[in-house]
Amino acid sequence: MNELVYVVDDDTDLRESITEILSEEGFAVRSFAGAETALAGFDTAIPQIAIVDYMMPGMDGMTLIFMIKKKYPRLKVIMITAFSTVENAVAAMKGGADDYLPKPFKKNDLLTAVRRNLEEIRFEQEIEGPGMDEILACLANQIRRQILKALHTHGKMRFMDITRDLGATDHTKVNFHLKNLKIHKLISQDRDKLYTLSSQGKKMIEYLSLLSKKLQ
Amino acid sequence: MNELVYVVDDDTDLRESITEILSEEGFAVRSFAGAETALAGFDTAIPQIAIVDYMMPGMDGMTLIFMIKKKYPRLKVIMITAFSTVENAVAAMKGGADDYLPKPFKKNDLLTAVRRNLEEIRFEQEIEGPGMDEILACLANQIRRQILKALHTHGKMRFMDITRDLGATDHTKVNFHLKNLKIHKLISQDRDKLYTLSSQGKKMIEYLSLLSKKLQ
DNA sequence: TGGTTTTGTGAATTGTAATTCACAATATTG
DNA sequence: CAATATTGTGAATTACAATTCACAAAACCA
Repeated sequence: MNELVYVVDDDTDLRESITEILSEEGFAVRSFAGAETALAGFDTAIPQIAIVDYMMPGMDGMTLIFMIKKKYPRLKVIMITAFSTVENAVAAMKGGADDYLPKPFKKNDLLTAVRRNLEEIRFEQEIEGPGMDEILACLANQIRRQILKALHTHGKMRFMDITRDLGATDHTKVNFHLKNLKIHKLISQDRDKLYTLSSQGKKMIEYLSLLSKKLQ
Repeated sequence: MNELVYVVDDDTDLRESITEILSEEGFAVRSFAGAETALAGFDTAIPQIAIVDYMMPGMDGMTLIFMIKKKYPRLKVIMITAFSTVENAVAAMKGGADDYLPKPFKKNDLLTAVRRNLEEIRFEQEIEGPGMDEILACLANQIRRQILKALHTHGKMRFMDITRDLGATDHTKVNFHLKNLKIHKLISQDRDKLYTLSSQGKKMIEYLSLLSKKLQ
């Protein structure tokens, strides 16, 4: 369950040193002496982060990055290189590297870079996550928020109680939104047909309040 | 600008005592000896909270509540009564009271009740507020969230940089969403046409991250 | 039991958001 | 300067959300 990091460098000593540093910190590490074997590795396990040397015999680092990123765009690549110049760094970043570390680097520089990129991955997953769309779309509707609020204040409620509480004229309209909320698991219905907020729904209503406070 | 509280009770001493307690705490207070005069008061100023005695000569407290709530459903009513029983309390709440305070009550009981109901009002306004719809609808879209994220990580960005960052094939599509974000003031554009997160946008992105963590 | 309220479904319609397309003004660059 | 990339606009289309309508099973009640 640990984060998996690939290390791709033809320098065996450096490779082992990096592996040791990362392993110590609890990362799972697989190291490869060349781009080709690294690519082959993707068939068995896909890492969150790849640390790739710029210059390698055979396929070079930039080409490897290109191939990795094409298939796994969310994966973060840290490029390491002995011949570090501004232009080179810029080129690497343009070519798909997410970070850039000139050799030699300190243990801490490496760890910082790895952690920063892992954090970045988490962040991206969070705000891009597939569930987000639906949940937010579900909430982007006043009636549904009103339903949540009513359930929040009154606890368990029956269908028609909710309908009346909202002052809705058409019960099927309310039903539509109730169904929607149910699908997204923000509310639930027990055997007696009583509606209640789910734990997610409770959280949502807290955060809605938080949100509007933030937006003042 | 202070919160306005109505006190409706035929007992002059109690009325004055309540008025004093609330005034000390910074609330604006208007007191009425009867339901009829209280209703007349609504023509000049509408309170956030009404403290209503159960038993009064002329129109009784429950009837007053009914009439107030019919016209101002968001207004909170605290019922106070000397003849307090469970049934009575339940009936009062069913009849539209939002809170119920047996006489005699301590200064603190009163203040707590008032504050709790004010908090409730704020909460309701927050999650029903008109701006909420738009903001949430704006956020209920992956592309727009991706744009926010990109701006968050890269700071100022040009139009085509954003487009490429998202891997979008159609730049007009991105433009559409940029415009949308601009309208809702989550991003802004400076003289050099560079896009940046607005302060609201920054808050939003923090909030989104927070939200998704909580929804795990 | 028979009428009424509650709770619900599914199809048709309306309304709104999102996408695509055709086009263009404004930088930027060689 | 000419060519190209950038940054846009507005209309047409498409996709999807929301509402309304007609209908009905189940529960409730007198």
